[in-house]
Amino acid sequence: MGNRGILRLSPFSRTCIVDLSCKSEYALLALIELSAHHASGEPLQIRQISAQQSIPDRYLEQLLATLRRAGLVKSQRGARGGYLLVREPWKVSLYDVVSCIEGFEGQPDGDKSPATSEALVVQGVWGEVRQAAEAVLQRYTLQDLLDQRNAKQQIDIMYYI
Amino acid sequence: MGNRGILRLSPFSRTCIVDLSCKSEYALLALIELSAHHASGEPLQIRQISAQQSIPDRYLEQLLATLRRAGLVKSQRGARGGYLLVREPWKVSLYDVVSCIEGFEGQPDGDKSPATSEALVVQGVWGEVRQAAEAVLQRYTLQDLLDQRNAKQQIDIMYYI
DNA sequence: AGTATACCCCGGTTCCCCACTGGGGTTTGC
DNA sequence: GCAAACCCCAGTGGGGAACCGGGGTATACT
Repeated sequence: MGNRGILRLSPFSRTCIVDLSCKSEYALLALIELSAHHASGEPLQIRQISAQQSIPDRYLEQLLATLRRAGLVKSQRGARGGYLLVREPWKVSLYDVVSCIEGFEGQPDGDKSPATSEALVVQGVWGEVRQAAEAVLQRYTLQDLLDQRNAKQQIDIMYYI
Repeated sequence: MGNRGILRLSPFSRTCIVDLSCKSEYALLALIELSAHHASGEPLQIRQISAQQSIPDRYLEQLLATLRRAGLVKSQRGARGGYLLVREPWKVSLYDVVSCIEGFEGQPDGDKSPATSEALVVQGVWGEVRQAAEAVLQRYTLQDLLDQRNAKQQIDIMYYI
């Protein structure tokens, strides 16, 4: 999350091994907002999301453009425009979102000298690490996050009473 | 892995979500070499490891210093010096190695404005992602990598015949 | 005692990418 | 015609990754 002389939103965003980038976090936050708004059928605007989630609006614009190009959201230009989810929240896995935002690196370089057998072993294990991480992301959808968000807010309301 | 106009050692080193950094890969490769050498009780030198695994020796020196300070390896200075594992290979998990190399980020910032409930939900899920990845790393030791390396070399020998 | 070896420490470089920010064009609704 | 709101492109500053270099110190050997 943002490290540039501003308060971090997440104390966990930079820990060992598996980092949650600002991009991914902002994208998930934005999509939770879009999920909450999905039933209304009305577009949600960048400035609404950025205000609600403390995300820089111009940066969010870039992230939403990426999501739009990947078909996860669609946009409505012009006055009263904004963004909407393309699919229902329960049909969008976190893996869909994060892999879209983080992107894929290029294919193996054909002219590369062969790796040592140790390097192949390390890569094999790292493949398992990646698969384990991706399995968790594939298990959850935006709906799950929305449900957890709603449950948490319910508890907050009860504590407030 | 090294990206600077040189051939990458690993085509998988920069894929989405869970990246294997050069640091971690080099450290694991070096420790596999130290594991293979462990039974001899003799130190292994930086230039031997760097030659075998195509790792820049000055960079490897830094990584080994980190490992030494963390107590995973010990060094012998002077002529015929080098590095040795402190513990047996089957007692060193990959998690030990990678968390040492990648390090921990600082503690939560006390004066941070509280995160939104959505942010807390996202962080919760990412915690599960991290735990899943770390569980895989905790499951394997250097001995496992060495065994896989040996098995692979055995197959390569058979194919060569 | 001298010398070579090999680790130890500190500092530096280059490049890339992250996390933004800005300007202006185009579409849409009123 | 105008304001709202998305669209596209470019740019910036800082930090860190992936290195490299110089010189000090401990150790083994002759």
